[in-house]
Amino acid sequence: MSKRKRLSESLEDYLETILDLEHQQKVARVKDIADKLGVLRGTVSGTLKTLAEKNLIHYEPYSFITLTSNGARIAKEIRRRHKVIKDFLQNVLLMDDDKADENACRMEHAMDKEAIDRLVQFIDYIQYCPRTGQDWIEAFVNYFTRNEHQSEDCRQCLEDCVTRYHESQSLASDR
Amino acid sequence: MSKRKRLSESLEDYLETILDLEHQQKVARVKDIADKLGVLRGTVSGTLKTLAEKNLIHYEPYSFITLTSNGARIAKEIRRRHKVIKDFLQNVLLMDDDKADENACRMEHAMDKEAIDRLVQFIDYIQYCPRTGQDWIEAFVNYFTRNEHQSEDCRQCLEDCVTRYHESQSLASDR
DNA sequence: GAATAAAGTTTGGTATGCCAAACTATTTGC
DNA sequence: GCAAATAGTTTGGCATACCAAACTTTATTC
Repeated sequence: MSKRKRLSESLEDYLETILDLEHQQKVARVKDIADKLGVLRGTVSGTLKTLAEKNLIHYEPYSFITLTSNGARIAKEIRRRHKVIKDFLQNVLLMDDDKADENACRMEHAMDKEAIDRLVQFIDYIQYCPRTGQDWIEAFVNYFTRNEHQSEDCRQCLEDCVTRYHESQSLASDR
Repeated sequence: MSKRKRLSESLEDYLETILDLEHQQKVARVKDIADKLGVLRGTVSGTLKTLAEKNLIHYEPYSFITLTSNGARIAKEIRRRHKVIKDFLQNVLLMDDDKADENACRMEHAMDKEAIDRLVQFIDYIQYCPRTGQDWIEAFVNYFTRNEHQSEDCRQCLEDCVTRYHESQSLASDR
């Protein structure tokens, strides 16, 4: 059905931006796309023709711009990648919001579906596994802010982890 | 000192390839670079001039090619990124060697130093923290190959983890 | 040490993706 | 409703990064 050929990073960015604008304000305009992507309006006009030729957007000169179903499918996949990567960088690696977003913007074009799917599962695993969970992630900050590490803290941390697990198990069996 | 401007992905790939060839066979030749990068020799000749202008390689027509100290510094940083990312994809996310390498080849140009540094620390943290470690990573495979999950397994897994921790602590205090 | 092969270079061409600026269409504000 | 402002388009040009093919230099082999 849809063309196999991988899109360039640039075209992927255009699709992602158009999807954003559709949701934000119902319709994507050349000026808004240009502003979001930091390029001139003339550049956008040219690129929109390319996207229309590839049947990724509906576009007539001076008309509003909307994604085709195929364009929307791709745009949503890129957006999903962006979200997954940013979530990992921000909430697991504990990077700043801005830095996480900048890196995600580039990484979203570099990681394939398999890598993203595996990353999703890994983030789930951290949350789900009784040995890790949110408090384990939060303790990561201790690891890279301090140089030395207290083994007494580790003993306590592990004990708390076990306690919480037993509590959650008895809660589950109460129902 | 060295130019601030970020290199293109292509130029980064050339530097990385030249570093590889220097180690593999002492000297990088146009043909070898072309073969490794999958481009024609003519393309390589042109790009080498660009790299020489940027003082990243030593290059005279028909001569052998070597990295300058600045070129080597950059090439090693790219190689480091590649290794870190591949290690994460292969040994934490448990992807195939080939798939991990393909993704790492692209991601190495997308992640900045801060993201890589944080990823290194995170991988260390997994290995170092008594709640995780190698067996925890290995158990991840159970998470994405099965659909359902046995909570009895989790109880046992957590117990084993605690036992191992106490063993390692008493070993440490024996010394 | 010439003929041949292999490696390296050069030139002209293509595609992408951008800018600058002239131009056209549409929207707005009076 | 018309002038001015805004939005959109078109054209020509630039930089990157590649290929194809003619060409030159270096290496190999007899």
